[in-house]
Amino acid sequence: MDDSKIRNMEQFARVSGISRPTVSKYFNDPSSVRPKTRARIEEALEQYDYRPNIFAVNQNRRLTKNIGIVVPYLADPFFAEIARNIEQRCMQAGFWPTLFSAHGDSALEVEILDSLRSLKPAGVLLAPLGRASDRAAVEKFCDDVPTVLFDSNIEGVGEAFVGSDNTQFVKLSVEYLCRTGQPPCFFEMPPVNPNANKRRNGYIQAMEANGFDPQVIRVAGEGWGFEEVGYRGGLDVIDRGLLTSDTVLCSNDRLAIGFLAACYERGMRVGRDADCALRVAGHDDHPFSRFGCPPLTTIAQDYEKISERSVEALFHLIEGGRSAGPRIETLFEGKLVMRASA
Amino acid sequence: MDDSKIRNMEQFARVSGISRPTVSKYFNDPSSVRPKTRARIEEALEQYDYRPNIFAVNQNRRLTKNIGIVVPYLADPFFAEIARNIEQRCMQAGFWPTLFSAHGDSALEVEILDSLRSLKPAGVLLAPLGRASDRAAVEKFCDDVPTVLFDSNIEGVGEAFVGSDNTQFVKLSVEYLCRTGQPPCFFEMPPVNPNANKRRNGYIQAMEANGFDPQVIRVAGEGWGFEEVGYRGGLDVIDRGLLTSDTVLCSNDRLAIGFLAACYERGMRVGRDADCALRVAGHDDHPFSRFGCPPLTTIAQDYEKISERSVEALFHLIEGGRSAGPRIETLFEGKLVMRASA
DNA sequence: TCAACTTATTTACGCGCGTAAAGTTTTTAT
DNA sequence: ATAAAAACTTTACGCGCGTAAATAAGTTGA
Repeated sequence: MDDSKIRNMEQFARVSGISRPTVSKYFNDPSSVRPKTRARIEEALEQYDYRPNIFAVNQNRRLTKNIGIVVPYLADPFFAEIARNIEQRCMQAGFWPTLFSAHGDSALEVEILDSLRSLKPAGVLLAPLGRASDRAAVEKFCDDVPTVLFDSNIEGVGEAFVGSDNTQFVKLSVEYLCRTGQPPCFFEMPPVNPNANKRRNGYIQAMEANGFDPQVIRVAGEGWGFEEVGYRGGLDVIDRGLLTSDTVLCSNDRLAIGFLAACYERGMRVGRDADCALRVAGHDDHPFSRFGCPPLTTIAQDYEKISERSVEALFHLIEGGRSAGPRIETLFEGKLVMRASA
Repeated sequence: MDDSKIRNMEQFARVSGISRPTVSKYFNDPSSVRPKTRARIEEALEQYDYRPNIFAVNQNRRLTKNIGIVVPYLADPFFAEIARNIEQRCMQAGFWPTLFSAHGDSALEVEILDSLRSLKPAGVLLAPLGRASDRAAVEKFCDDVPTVLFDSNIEGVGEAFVGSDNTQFVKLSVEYLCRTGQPPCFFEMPPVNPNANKRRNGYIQAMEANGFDPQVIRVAGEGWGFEEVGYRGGLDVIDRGLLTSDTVLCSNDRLAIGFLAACYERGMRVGRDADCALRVAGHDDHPFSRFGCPPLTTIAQDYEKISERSVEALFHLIEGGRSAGPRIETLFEGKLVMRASA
């Protein structure tokens, strides 16, 4: 290992006995050089462990190998998980993913998109804040940079969207709950994104389709501290006797976890058993839902498929040079996960 | 806004009426040019909105303005929160933070450090995996790049360490629990890092100091799915009657949340009330601990101070050119957060 | 074996900016 | 007002690599 001497591609080309342009070609695509040549380079690579200067590379390429991943709120393990998944897929494909979180702040989201621009990314995977997003800014960004939206849709923005079929989610949960007990009321907060709206509307549809009267309970609350909102709102509706059913379907699991905490505090036992006062269900199959008290019945998002499809869509976009035709929306169905809470 | 014309600093310098070297100087430090000059540049900046090419800048600077932030497991909201905190402080100071997660995998941790090296970062804030970390690799990295360790210490590695005084944490919790009921047994899993060891040892010390017999219950389990370990281990120790006290002090909150789920499943009511079978407490004041059933009594880490001090230490290191003297370890004390669980 | 390809080499330029040196202008201090 | 100091301009080079064009060498197939 005579390393620490090689300072640039010039020197590395010399010690490997190959010309610099060919070495450069190799690093852009190892399979683009003759096997014999490739072997010589890789041999030298083991001896000297040289790596091209990433800044020089990125400066000269018209398109970098960077991929931006933007999520609205990283302290939500759902996004952490899906980001991890996406990250790994990008790395495997030889890209350089960089993760950003808007931390629930739309100004920061815009800032991130601005920074991202100067990274000249080959593409971006963006889960927008949703309602709070600066639509114009996001739209303009998507015009400049190949972008796939995921999780939360913005109509017409980005080259593709990958997410869940929220209407189906709620249909599934409503039907299950109606089949097994009292028809549920729907517990929500002011919607942060279109998903929340689709869930509420889906609830209303599904209830009517089953011949029941929909009951939407909206509690006050802002931001991304959903558990807190669910907890406070839960206490409030319980204390004021606002629950119109003994079955509560929450818009999402985080809200449900907060609601469960409220139930616990008020001594209302939750579950399917005879001695239980309430049934509670949510949507998403959040990483922590399994450890709720009781474990939360929910509709599971397909993390794997969403991340897989998002990355696929982006790669397709990158290769296809953007002319990949019309905007495609891919929605995955959820699966019922029956646990003790409902 | 005649933007979209300016393609480099040369052109921007021309339209602003200032020479390029001076403009360059401005971007490196706006206060390094005469106020009048600065005003002219900033005036042009508003009209043309030009930004220096980040790759060209980083290529030519010996030290970039990049800062790497590495955490062991981003799906843990504790790390998500502290990363957010650190990120913002770095940005405010004009640096370019990039967040990485080892996702509990030591091979990935090493990979990250390797990638980080080629980013030529001005400094790195590293929360190591702990016991699983490749000590040699981390040590070598710290030799090359100014690094501040946080959360989990590796003796002698890095220029500084910032974390919590885990011994004090446990002393606090043990004393509280002893004062208010039965002395606790200690519920832990195989330690992933030195913090876990310090907590167990701290527990033993504190119990002995109070004249009680320490009882450590270690359950099997690996990886960073602590809730799962706590849940399974909890079921196991409950079913086998291994609990030596009606008060269970968990090594950390995530473990405790899993344990609470096990208690719930076994119908053991947790809390301080007369009808409760168990008291349970944890450490960290994890973001979700407030929403446990019951809400978890715990010792709160000082997120703010840890991130503040870590960043301070790193900046001091960056400015001081590394010769900042001996390795400093800063430990912050925790505060008792009394909730319903104990 | 020899032409027709394919792949590698040589040479050269450019990317956008940091930075040094020498000369010029402006500011500060006495 | 004047000398000294500070800030700016001009000129020029280098960073490490992508990439193009012309040329040379190697490979393939009939």
